[in-house]
Amino acid sequence: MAKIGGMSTRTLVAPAAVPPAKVSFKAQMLAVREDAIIHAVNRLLAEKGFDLMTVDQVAAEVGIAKASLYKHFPSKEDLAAAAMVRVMQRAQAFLASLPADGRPLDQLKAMVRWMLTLQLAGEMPSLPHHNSTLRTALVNNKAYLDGLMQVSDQLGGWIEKAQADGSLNKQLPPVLVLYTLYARACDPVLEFLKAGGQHSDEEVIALVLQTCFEGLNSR
Amino acid sequence: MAKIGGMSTRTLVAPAAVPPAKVSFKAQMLAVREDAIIHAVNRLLAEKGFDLMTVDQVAAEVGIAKASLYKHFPSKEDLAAAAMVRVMQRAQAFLASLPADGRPLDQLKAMVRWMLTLQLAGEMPSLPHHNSTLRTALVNNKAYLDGLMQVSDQLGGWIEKAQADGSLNKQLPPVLVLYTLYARACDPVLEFLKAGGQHSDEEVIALVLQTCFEGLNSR
DNA sequence: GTCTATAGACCGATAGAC
DNA sequence: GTCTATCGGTCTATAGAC
Repeated sequence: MAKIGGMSTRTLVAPAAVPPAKVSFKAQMLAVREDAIIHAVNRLLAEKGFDLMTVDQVAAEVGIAKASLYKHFPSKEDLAAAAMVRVMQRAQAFLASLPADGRPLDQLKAMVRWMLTLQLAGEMPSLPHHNSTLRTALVNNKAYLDGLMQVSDQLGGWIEKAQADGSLNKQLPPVLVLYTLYARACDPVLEFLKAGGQHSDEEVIALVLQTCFEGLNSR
Repeated sequence: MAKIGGMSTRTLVAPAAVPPAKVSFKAQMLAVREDAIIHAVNRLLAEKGFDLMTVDQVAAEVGIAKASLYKHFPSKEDLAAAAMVRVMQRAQAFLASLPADGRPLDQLKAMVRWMLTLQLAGEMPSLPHHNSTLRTALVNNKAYLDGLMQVSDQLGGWIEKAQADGSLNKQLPPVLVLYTLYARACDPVLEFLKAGGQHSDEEVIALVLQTCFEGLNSR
């Protein structure tokens, strides 16, 4: 929330004649550091998950003192929430970058491919679905919920269009399709397949994409 | 391994004329309590996962002192491992109960259905895939590995047969199919769909089974 | 000289172990 | 029922910018 305020201030000030150079410098320092913190949290969250990630590890990875972390974020939950918000922003940016005239099914596939790529890159935060404190923190985080909602609306629209044009199975409830796509973001198959060492990242993604949309049966 | 020995012993003794009553009684007491412990661990593991499950909760659920737990299992990891071994035994028992003359694809579907049912019943232990201590405990547990291996062999055989008879996509690496089936055991789609309250358990299972084998695309 | 941010010690609670 | 380790969170003394 403070982040959003700071960003919009800088955005508004930038095009002007740069009168208050001093305040902007300090703010930039803070923003850069917050960026580094969120990046570290994102990575650790993807590597070890929320429970096994310690605040000390975050501080060590960023290279700052733990107390300095608490100048930016009031709790471990807020750290994780900030990382989730960042991921949502990246997702929204990716969706916005897709050609608007693409076939709905292709848009959905592109989104799943993006999630799989993120996961293989070790940048998909894994939220152990059992954690009350983190869950409540996320539920109370407007920025996260708004992002999730917007992404879901976008995907939901494509799902309905794809069912209408006959490329997606009309029998399936749209919400089932949505959940099934989201589930690819934490699909353990990726990790297993990668550990096997028999396939390149690109092959792994192609295989999982295929099983997701085509299923296991032969056609 | 000790557990398997114990079970087979009891199984063998039961139909006989019960000659050694005394030693069997004490052993039965221990076995019954161990059974209750494993059942509680299994349930808690499914409900909260390994990290959020505390040994005190296990003791409370069983209704015994925490110290008594450590008479049976040397550590929290061993508790979880015992529960996993039990699940593998149940899986093996289920596989053995399937008609031997079924179509390979039907056998695979039956197994997935069993895993989905177990998960919906809150009896599928969820192993947060990020946990080194639990991972090493399982890797070093022969009973677990043996069970996992035997189940995988069984499923692997059916996969190859199903690909040979044309019911499963021949293009997919068998190991991808195996992992994809295993992944249904911890599929978050089940939980989401159930939380939506729009579908009965049986419908949820049918839907997930369909997306797994038929995919999302229309045919 | 003042003021902020940092580093690192420190505290309290929790949970595993015995 | 006690002991100890770990971890989230806080406090204080210091260094450096202005």
